[in-house]
Amino acid sequence: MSKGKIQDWHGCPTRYAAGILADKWCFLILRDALLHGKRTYSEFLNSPEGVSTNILADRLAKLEATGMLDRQIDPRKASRVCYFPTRKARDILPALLALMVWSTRHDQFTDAPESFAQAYNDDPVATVNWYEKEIDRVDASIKGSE
Amino acid sequence: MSKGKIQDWHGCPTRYAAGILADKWCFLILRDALLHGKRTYSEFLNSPEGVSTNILADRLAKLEATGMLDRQIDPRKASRVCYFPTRKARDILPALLALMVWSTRHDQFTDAPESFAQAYNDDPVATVNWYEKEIDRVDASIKGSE
DNA sequence: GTAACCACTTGCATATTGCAAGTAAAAATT
DNA sequence: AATTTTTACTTGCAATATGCAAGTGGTTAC
Repeated sequence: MSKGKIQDWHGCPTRYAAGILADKWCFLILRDALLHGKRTYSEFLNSPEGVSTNILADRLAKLEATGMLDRQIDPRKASRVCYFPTRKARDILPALLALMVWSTRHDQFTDAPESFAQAYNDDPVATVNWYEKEIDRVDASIKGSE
Repeated sequence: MSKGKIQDWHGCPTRYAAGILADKWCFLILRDALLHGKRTYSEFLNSPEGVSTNILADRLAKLEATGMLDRQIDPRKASRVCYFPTRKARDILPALLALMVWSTRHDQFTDAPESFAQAYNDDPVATVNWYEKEIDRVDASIKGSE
């Protein structure tokens, strides 16, 4: 179980988003789940930012409690756990991609190619759909072999 | 001066955004500056979330250091300080509004009217421009009377 | 049957936060 | 001119959260 209380800031839309997303580790876990196809505890743990094990467990529990991740035993291997991004989590893709466009503009050392921002600005819906399909593919490849 | 180190996570665009935005108080200060026309220390302090004075001072310093806010003595009253949102801060408006749309969809107790999400989805550029003009008006009304 | 894998939990030192009180400069009031 | 008020902070300290290292308990591979 999670140590700290879950931020439950309803009402104001910015505050509600802040309650769920304005945490460094939650933010990066969602990046890994939505953009990099990560699903298991050890995949999240191996991200280059180096989260520690207790914090990762805490944040996964929080993201599950706020309805962003769906925790399930891996059907292929019962000692493994998968955290699938929910519809609610997928729905932040437009905002997440918009933030990434912002970063490519304002971080002079950004890794993102110029083409990324251009593609998103040209057709944001198509870009979101591309990521959604990637998520579908990853999830199907896990759940399919039930 | 700020106690903690400034997060300086360049490279990955999500991580860069997280380094600046993934903090509850920074997030809410930017909301107040970009959406509610707040500029002074005491205006930010009086937000309903109730930030404490030392944290507010720390976050204002961080947002200044990361180029999000421009600290200036109020030309109308030298005992007062104004924090103006920079171009870099204004540029997160599309992402911020997209997050708010997400909140109106997923927070069942949201304060935002249905029309907000609809207006943003119909014409995001026009919505961003509307907020930009509001910011211009506030800043001009302070700087104009120099 | 044993070793390795995987998802955590626990204990403890350190860092951050929140609260209350205090300070210092400028502005308004008397 | 002296005093009070406004404004933007700073300081000290208790409570909370984080980060690290080590440990635990099922599952799976060999």
